[in-house]
Amino acid sequence: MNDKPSKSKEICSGDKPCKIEATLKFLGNKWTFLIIHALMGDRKRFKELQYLLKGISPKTLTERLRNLEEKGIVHREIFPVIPPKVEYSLTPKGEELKTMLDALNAWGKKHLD
Amino acid sequence: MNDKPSKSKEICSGDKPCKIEATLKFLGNKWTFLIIHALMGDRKRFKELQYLLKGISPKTLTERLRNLEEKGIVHREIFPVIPPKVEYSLTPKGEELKTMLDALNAWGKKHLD
DNA sequence: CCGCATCCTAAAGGATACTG
DNA sequence: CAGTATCCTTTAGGATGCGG
Repeated sequence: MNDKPSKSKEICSGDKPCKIEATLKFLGNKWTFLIIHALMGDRKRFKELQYLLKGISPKTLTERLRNLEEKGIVHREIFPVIPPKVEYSLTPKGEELKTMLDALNAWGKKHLD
Repeated sequence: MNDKPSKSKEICSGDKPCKIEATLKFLGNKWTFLIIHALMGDRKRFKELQYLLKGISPKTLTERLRNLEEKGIVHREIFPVIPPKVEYSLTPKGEELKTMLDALNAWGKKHLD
């Protein structure tokens, strides 16, 4: 009789389960969003990313990039030339995070400094 | 002569500086977004939050809430009764993060599991 | 140029017991 | 109930040097 007793364990009310926690867990650390952001629009080389993300260490950058690659958000293309050349770009799945980054940016523009 | 030489240090092209980095720094850790999310819609008591954010330790919860309060995102109201009662709610500034959380949720629903 | 290996630090967060 | 206090574990991330 519709007595589903307010399972307040669920934060999101709605038909589908809330994915916020899962999503944050999926890509939620300091650099991840920034890397995705840096790749919005055009592909970039390792060195460029290192430059754009001022101060990120190569170790961390590699780590994050590999992680994002595994998850199908970033595509890595290797050019077998000397000196080595590798380009990173977003997959469609990655591009779709733009909405969210825009929202974040909009909020920041309105409320920060 | 319009020779502003592609200051590719800036990731965001646009009139205003990009606020993504600043915003993430402002509220970027694991629990912050989840707490804000939990407060969307209605005010909640400490215990409720602890329950909704399964497994968060009281220390961490207090820490995060105080931090969000300082930043004007969360409002804390104390009822001088026994036993103690404290309610947390979002300020308008906090509510405006809904757009971003929705985008995050939408992405998750589409791409996760 | 790309990026791995190694070592190291800082900071977030967890567990638990206790107080007003 | 709403925290505070204490201690401890984990992990993100930095620095740097070497290798393909």
